Formats: sequence, structure tokens, C-alpha cells
Amino acid sequence: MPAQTSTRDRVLSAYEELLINEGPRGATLDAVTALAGVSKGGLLYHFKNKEALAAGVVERLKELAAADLEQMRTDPEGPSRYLVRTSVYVGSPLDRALIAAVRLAQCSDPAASDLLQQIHRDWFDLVFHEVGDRAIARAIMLLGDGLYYNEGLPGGWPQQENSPTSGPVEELLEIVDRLKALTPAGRP
Amino acid sequence: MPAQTSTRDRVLSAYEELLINEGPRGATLDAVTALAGVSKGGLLYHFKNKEALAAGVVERLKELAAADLEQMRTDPEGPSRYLVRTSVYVGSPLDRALIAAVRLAQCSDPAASDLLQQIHRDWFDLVFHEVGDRAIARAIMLLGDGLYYNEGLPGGWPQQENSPTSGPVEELLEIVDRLKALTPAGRP
DNA sequence: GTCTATATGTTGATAGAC
DNA sequence: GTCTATCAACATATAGAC
Repeated sequence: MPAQTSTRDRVLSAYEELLINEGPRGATLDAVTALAGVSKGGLLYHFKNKEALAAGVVERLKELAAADLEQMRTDPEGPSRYLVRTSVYVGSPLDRALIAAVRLAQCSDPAASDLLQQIHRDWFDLVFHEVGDRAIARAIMLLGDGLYYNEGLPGGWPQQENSPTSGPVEELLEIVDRLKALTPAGRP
Repeated sequence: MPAQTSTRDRVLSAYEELLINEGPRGATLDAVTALAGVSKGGLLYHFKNKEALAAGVVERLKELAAADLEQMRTDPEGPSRYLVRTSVYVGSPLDRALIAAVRLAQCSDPAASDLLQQIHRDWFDLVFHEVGDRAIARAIMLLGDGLYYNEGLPGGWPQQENSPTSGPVEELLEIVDRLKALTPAGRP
């Protein structure tokens, strides 16, 4: 694993960046070549067409998500808190790959859609196993989803710095704890 | 207000439909003309360019959202329950206009972004006024956001019919009630 | 108000030199 | 492995007939 990123990796990251910031529309081959500092021929040597580029993003996400799932499974605070904690966009490689894949899925990329659905299901399984109640688990998932889309997707519900709906994660984690505590009393 | 939809309205609806189902990429003028059953010249008579088409979607959303906000303000169950209840995508004109605008915002349409942000802020203000606690209000908003994105955006976290994370709204509304009830005890 | 025809620019992809 | 042409396909937009 060289610290020196390969051209292939640079191209892939540039494509991710453009998917995130400009959307699928702006992520043209020309734009990718410009951002990656490579010619069109150079790009197409590594990825024979645009479809292969998208497949590269999906493959990268698959690996990052697998590692993250293991983190979530073994986190000392438990999967629910881990999920919400890590649902605020910080621009990590996983964050970027996830958002890029969401963009691809929005343009009807079946591989991206399938993987995102799988990831989402994996998360739910861990949360459900922890809290024991489907509705509560669902609510916690939605909290995370809302966070991801709100603060991760430029142009979702576009947020300004001090938007009333943004704020510290801690207050949300406290809500998560209360939701978890609600579970036993959940059946009247 | 004729029940017979004008060509202009048909064009606008076709553009919305394509934004939702095919994404901004697939919402080409040709596709719009095909779906609306009008020629390119006919379309461009009503909207002189693509930017005007997008502005038309934003304008339509503005009107629908204003009417919806009034509903939310006066709903007998209160704004929070109204928000979550109506955050499940049912394909209403408002739903469609909202998702279409989200797509536009994702492709860096400033007018769409601004309006979406304003709508989101209006919702939050009502919810916050009802529950009195910023963190709880934020959690309820995120619940709604997650719902919207999950079940409204094709390709978000793509859901199958009986996905573990989908389910009846009622159970979520119960969670909302419990969140609201949490408020007084919220300060330890 | 709606149509056809056409101009102009982009985009994805190929061929072949270095 | 990377580059420079170059092309066919498609997108937006205009002009003008009906």
C-alpha cells in the first residue's frame, strides 16, 4: 500500500469528488481528467468506459463499508450510537464513497443501488439486534439517514453554518439513549 | 382554474416526472417533449430555455409548499405529527415538486436550494414552537427527513416492498409522541 | 401555439503515436 | 501508461413556416 497514490486512485477520487460536488451531470470524463490531472486517453486506459468508473466507486465503497460494519459491530458504545455518531458527514473516505454511490443510484445505477440497500440492511440488523424493537430501531435508522442526507448531500436540504436544524451530535446521541431506554416500556 | 391541464402544465409535470424517475441527467428537453406530447418548438414557446423550466418547477413548489405550511400550522394533531405523517411519499403534487426540486438542488440550482432551505426552516419553526426543545425538534425533523429521502428518493437507500426499515407510519407517530412527552423531563 | 429544420456545443469513446 | 487527434451521438437553442 503505497502512500503515493496511483493514477488509478487519483482518477477514482476525482470522479467521487465530482459526483459529490457537481452531481452526476457535472461528473463528465473531461471534468474528471482535469481534476485528476490526466488526459482522456490516460483515464480510459485505467477505466475503459464510464460504466467501469462507476463500478470502481462501488467497489471501493464495498470495501470501506465492510470495514466500517466491523467497527460498528464492535464499538463499545453500541451500534446505535455508532450509527448516529458516524452519520454526520466529516468527509471520511467512507462518507465520500457513500455519497458518491447515492448519486450514482439516483441515476439508476443498479450496482450502486444494490450495494446501498445491502449496507443499509446490515446497519439495521445491528441496531435492531441491540434495541430489540423494530419501531425504535427504525426511528434510530431514520435519524441517521436524515443526518446523512441533510449534512452530507450538498443540495439536499441545503444547510447554512448555523442552521436551526444543525447542531451538536451529543444532543442527538442523548435522544438515541432515551429511545433505547423507551424500549422496555414500549408495550403498554 | 381549468380541470383541463394546459400544455404548459403538462410540460412542467413531465419535467418533474423525469427529474424524479430519471434524474437530472435523463430529464432532457427531448425526453420532456416526448412525455408531454409536444414538440421542441412547442415546449420552448412556454419555457424559453431549460433554466426557465427549472424555475417553473421551483415556482410550483413555492405555491404548494405555502399551502402545505398552512395545513401544518392548523392540523389538529399538531405540526410534529403532521410533518412525519406527510413525510411518507405518496406521490402528491407537493411530494413530486419537492423531490424534483431536490434533484435540481443536487445539480447546483441555487433557486431550488434556497427554496428547499426556506421550506425546511419553516417546518422546523412550527415543530420547535410545538415541542419547545431544540434537540427534540431536531430529532423529529430528522425522522421526517429520513423518511422523505428513504421512501421518496428512488435510489436513495433503495427500498424493497418489505424492507426491514420500512413499515407503518403509525409506529413512527407513536415514537413522535414519546419524543414530545420526553421534553419536560429533558433537563436532568 | 405548435410544428420542422437546422445551427452549435458537449460528451463518451476510438485510434494510433510516443 | 500516457498523450493527441478525431468521430459519432446527443443536447440545447434558434429561425421561421403553418
